[in-house]
Amino acid sequence: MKALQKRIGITQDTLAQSLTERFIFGEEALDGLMPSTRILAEEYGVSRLFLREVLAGLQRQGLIETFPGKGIYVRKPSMLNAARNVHTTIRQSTATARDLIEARGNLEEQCAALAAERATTEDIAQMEFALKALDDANGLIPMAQADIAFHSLLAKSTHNPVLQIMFGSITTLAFDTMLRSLSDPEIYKEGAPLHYTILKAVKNRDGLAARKAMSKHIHLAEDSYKNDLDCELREIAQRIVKDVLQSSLSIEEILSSALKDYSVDLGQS
Amino acid sequence: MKALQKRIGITQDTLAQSLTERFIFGEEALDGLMPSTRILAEEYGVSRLFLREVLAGLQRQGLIETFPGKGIYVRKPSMLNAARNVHTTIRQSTATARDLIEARGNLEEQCAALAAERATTEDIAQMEFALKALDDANGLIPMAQADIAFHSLLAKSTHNPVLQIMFGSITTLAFDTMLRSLSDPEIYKEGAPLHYTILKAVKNRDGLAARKAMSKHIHLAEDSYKNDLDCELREIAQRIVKDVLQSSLSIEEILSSALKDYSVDLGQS
DNA sequence: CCTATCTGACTTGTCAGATAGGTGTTGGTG
DNA sequence: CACCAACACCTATCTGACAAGTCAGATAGG
Repeated sequence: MKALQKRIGITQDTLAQSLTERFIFGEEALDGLMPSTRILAEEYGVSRLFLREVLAGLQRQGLIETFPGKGIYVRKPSMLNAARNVHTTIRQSTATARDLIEARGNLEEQCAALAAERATTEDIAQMEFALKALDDANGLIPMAQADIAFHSLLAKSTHNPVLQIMFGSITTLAFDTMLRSLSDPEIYKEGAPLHYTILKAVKNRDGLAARKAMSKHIHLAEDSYKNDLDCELREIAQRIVKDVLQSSLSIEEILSSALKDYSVDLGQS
Repeated sequence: MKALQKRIGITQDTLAQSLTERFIFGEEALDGLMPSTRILAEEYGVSRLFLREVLAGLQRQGLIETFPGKGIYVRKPSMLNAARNVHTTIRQSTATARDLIEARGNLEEQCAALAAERATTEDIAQMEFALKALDDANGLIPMAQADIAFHSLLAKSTHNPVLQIMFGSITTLAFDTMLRSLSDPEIYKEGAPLHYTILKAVKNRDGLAARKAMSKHIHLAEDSYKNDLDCELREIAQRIVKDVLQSSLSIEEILSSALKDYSVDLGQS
């Protein structure tokens, strides 16, 4: 009987929502440490196991982090968390490389234009650093890491969190396409100088030039795809995992370390 | 000892990834029914509880759905799932209404332009239906439902899954702003005809006109915000929940039912 | 008095076993 | 043939327990 009342009254979703509202958005999130599972379970009148499953959901969402022996901590927002679901949904859909490039092109053009208006000197210095690293990089993965870092820094330079998060949500997939573009030396030689054109336009506060250079850059990547342009992203993602990185590292980890190395904190500013 | 082996060998994340790769993307997802928890737990050499927590994570991610007495079913991709994490991340950030409108404007302009190129007669019929419903609607919520449906149908008409999912990922927040815009009768009277201007441009296959009309429409919404333009979205979201819907229904449910009513299946086409 | 160590009270992580309640099938009865 | 009851599955959840990590404070030794 008791169990029935609970199931009707408190579902996992409602509890998750309640906890989120309270500790993620509410005021009790300030110190970042949540009460222990025993206390929370008693407070909401559910068993510790039930609560644990809800917490597992929040953890998978990237909202909290648990440490054995210490407690449950509220996690700072990260756009890679936002990315995960979008990435999965896109991979489940019938989206092709063409679809991705089309969407990404428009978004990045806007980012470039706005970055030209708003980039700080520090933003520009970071982008210069990333481009230098891209020139010096050896190997496909370090190159792709520097490349994605530059584009992410451009998004960061808009100082618009929504744009940053939207860009972040397709970063993983964009990374896949970069691994592919960079593996073609001819395409790379043609596309690399455009990075500097973009940066120069940003320095000159010339939004239109930045937008145009970005447009050219993206559509160059489009050309490199050739026949695979209408290949579904799910296939490309699978192929990348098999061919490029036989390593134990996942795409997500490689990306995450790149963004950390180049100190891109999307969604935090 | 056994427990130790498990903890080292299989973490929740690796198991989640393995299950996703197998049942969401793999071939075993075809029928959509997963093996029972007992079988899966035995297969991976973990306890049922451990498996359940992983499944709770996948369920919260919207990848699976469990039915007591029936089993675990793979869920079709829905862009509202993709939306949840993005929505949460944006609400955690310092994003303001201005940031959202800026990002949304650019995205929707692209959608309008592409819809003009690609909308089918069925797409157009659906949009007409939504606009008619918007005219006839009584009350704030039905109006906002018809409004968001029209914009979603426009995104659907691009026939680009990536754009659809990107638009979907900010739908929840866009819905909040609509609830606000529609509550101002003056703004509504000025903005409503623009819907028809957009649709007309789509019918005429005039991408540029569609883009311009959408731009005007979005920036009109911008004006309606006035002082709240630099108000953080987290505050707006909280206010909406308190003021507009004291009801037990959540924003997510209202949105979801609207998209179902107007048969918007983003990310499925 | 200071420091190093150890104990105990926390924490999360995990498990086995039991019960409740839903769903669909199967076989027997009218 | 139709109906219905028993049964075999399923998920959902709880109880109670134990392992293992962490940290603060007490305690013993220098």
